[in-house]
Amino acid sequence: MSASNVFTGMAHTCIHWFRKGLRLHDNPALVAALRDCKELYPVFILDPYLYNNTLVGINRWRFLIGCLKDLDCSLRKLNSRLFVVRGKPEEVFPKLFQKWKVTKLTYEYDTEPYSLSRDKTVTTLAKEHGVEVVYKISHTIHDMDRIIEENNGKAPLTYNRFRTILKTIGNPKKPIPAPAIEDTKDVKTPCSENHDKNYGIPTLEDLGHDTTTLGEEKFPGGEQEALRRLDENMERKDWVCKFEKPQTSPNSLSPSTTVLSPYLTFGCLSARTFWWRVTEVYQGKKHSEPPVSLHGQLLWREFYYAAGVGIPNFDKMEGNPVCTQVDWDTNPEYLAAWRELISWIINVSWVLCMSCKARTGLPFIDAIMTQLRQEGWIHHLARHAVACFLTRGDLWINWEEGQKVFEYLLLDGDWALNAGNWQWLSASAFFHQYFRVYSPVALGKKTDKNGDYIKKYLPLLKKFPAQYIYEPWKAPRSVQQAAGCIVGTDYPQPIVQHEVISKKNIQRMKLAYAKRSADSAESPNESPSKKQGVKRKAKSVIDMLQKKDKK
DNA sequence: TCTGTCGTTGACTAA
DNA sequence: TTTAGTCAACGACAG
Repeated sequence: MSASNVFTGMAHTCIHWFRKGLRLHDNPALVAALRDCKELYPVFILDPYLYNNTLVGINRWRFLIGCLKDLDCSLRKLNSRLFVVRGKPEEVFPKLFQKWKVTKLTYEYDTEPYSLSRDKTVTTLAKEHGVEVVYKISHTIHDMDRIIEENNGKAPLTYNRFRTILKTIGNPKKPIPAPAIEDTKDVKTPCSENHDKNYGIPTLEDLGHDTTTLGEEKFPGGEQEALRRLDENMERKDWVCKFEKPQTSPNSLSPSTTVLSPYLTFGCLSARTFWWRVTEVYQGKKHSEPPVSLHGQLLWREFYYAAGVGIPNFDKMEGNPVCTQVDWDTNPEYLAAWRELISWIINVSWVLCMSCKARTGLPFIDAIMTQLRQEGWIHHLARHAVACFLTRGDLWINWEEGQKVFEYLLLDGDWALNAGNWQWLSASAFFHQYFRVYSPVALGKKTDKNGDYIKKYLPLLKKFPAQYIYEPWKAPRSVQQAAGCIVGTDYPQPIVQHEVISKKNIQRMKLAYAKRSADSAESPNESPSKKQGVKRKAKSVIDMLQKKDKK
């Protein structure tokens, strides 16, 4: 290791590879990079596998660019710069290793399947080039591999089980401070005059985006903004102590939660820093507890990360052992209506279409999808509403389709959380009470009787009286005329009758579950302890249903 | 092996 | 306005 360098007076030429973890605070891999370092190259790679216009929507691009600009700004204060490189990491690194005579590579550990295989390839390449590799865990609060090990090699499938495992692991580590200028006084970052041309941060236009229709930037990316938002939220001590997620509103006009999630996703904010700041606020005070508290929210993130590590094909239905196999419909029209609504363009003027793209004919759902598209963030319960609606509740479309849309549009689109929550909401895994269905009408009314949220995001409905705002098709013709919006012409009829279709879908879920039990009886669990014992006659689906009916 | 309890956030109705 | 019961009945976990 670096011992030889110490004795010979040699110091490292090091690349710190930023991927997530776009911050200086609580960044142990960056600190490791600065140890025995004479030259530091902070690098971000625009990997086309992760960052392309099919996967990443314009708002998420804008957020990323904000993060990179902020990072470059912070690095300048340490007399360094960020190097943005385009290309596949396995092609980029060998060139950089040679060009800069690199001896050490540091990065933050990333547990996503693509990241693991990418990092394995890059590590092999590094070794071939005589480059030492150092990585540190700091994207999650805990070590996911350790959690799975403590749970006998499997991901915990319930939150309680997950918390039990955490008790054996103990408190999270304390975050470490950002490197200061003293830490980099012997470190140089060689920059040419052409730095911005060769390694600059791209603009949205560079990436081929039309920015003329871009909305206000409500949540600018970057570590400084993340820390500012954290401070701002932690100042509300009473609110922090009383925070209970289910009590927050999905349809308030300004967010009822912290909106720190995008900053956690990109690693502008360290989850450990967040955790310990909340702990400080709790000190000596009565406070809410997981799963509903702010700590609880951070633990949900860890829960899904562990699931993403321990469960194969976690982002798919097929080949995913915890996911109930459901005979979802293929219905491009329904999907388009939920997502953005191509089929309604014919009937509606372009101006109206531009201002309100989603068109299921259910204002609460359409308003949420409009907010998602415009702002890149929606409240967790709003996600529940539209996710349940797309899948088991109403449209009976595979959750993987929703997963793709969320990944594209959400600033906090996070692989493990996205996959896990879609399975939860579709009652495919983790949550199994499929007969509990959200009403696209009733849910929103609980916290917004007047429908102000709907009026904000679907202005063409703004003149409807509160009585009909959630169900405009029920309004008498005269009311529709007075509101200047005729249902079926200006705004669509609901694409489904929720009361009818949701009951039908519950029965379809019941069948999927029965088939699941029958299948697991046919091919019992893989675990050796369960393989032993008397073989039982496999039950058919029909047997299962008959048994259930008799009850 | 079986059984009881529990599960971040349902909707609806009646009191 | 808030709370409890009903609807129908799931899987994971712990004992």
